[in-house]
Amino acid sequence: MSKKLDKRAEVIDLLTVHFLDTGLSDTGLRRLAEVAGTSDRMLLYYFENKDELLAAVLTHIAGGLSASLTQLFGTTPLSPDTVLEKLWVAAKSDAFKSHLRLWLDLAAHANRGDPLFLSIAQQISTGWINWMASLLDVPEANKDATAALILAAVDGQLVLFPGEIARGEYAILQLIALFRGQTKAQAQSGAA
Amino acid sequence: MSKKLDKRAEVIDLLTVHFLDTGLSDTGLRRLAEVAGTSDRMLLYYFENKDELLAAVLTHIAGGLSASLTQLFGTTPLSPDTVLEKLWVAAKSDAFKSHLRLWLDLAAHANRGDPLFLSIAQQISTGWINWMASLLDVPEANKDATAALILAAVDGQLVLFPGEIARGEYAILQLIALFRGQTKAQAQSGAA
DNA sequence: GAGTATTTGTAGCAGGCGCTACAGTAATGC
DNA sequence: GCATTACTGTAGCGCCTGCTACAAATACTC
Repeated sequence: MSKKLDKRAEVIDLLTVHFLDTGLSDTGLRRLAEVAGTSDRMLLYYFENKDELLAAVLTHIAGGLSASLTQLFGTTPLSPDTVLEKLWVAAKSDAFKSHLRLWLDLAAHANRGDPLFLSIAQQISTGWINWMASLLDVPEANKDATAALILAAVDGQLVLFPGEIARGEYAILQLIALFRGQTKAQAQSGAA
Repeated sequence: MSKKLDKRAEVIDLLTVHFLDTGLSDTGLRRLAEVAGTSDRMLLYYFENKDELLAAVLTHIAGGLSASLTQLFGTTPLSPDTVLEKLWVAAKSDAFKSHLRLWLDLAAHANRGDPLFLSIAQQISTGWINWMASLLDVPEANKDATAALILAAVDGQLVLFPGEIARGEYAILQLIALFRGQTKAQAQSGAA
């Protein structure tokens, strides 16, 4: 029984790489088996069916992502413009870009109604918003909204500039400027 | 020869509805034929192959969208907060939501590298940015960036809240507030 | 009305899909 | 050593995919 679970975990690791590389297309059982160095027959031995396999790999990826995000940003509160600036630098990196592309795939599937992907996508989204909200140094009432705005702005670039997210840079800079302008205005009204 | 073209146009119209309803899944030739009231054999008579069919329908949809956008917004320049407010109201409507969901589908396919969808998605994106940039009453240097920011913010809600875009409302309101704050600050510095 | 060009139906190919039945091997407990 | 359990290969099911060969029907030209 333990060999099965070990193999299962190993397969999940191997498929994690593959999913980040190629997204949610190219997920035929025979293809996944090839990538994982096994057979389709075995995949359906380790996992109950294809859906369970997908769910396992995707939640594993989500876990890894939130871990690396926490590592990257720490836990001390930051201003919105700083968070966005840092997030944008990350978003342009290859490792992160893979996650974003996969997330977009997921959102697209979820949006077309697939219940499996819907629940996973929602789970990841709320996790991400909560994480960012807790990181933001803004009034409690604005935390969720600011977090959602920052995340949406970055994700939106992916939709707007398929395959070359970096081209959305000017929009991100614009939002950073808006955040800074707001901070300044608040400081002035506070000083008055 | 003319009957063929007529039929082709009719098929495009029928499939437009279907694509807006169901996105880019459910696009098997036999299924599309059923929706269009014909046979798969005939679809491949009207269109060279499936790719050409998809391209034809998608560009037709894109054309219709930009027409209805122009109708909705007119051509007189508007401030960013007004544009975003109006766009958001539209985005929540059913008709528009269908377009957004389809666009998300398209972006996801494009992001995974499919050349067909990539070129169509890019074409639609730049068209949309250009249209909005020309509509914005902001300094020339900021037009594209502001347009991209507004569009990304709305699209981002679709990614962030799959299936229930309206839940991103607070983030949109936040951005509207930022735009208004900026306008006020500019007015003040202009008055000084 | 004969002859040509356009339009359509029938049937099927080669390949992929998720999944399973069955049989065999290998390891484990007693 | 024997029995039970865990593991894995082979083969194939039924269904779907985009697409095509072939032939029949229909429309159009002269």
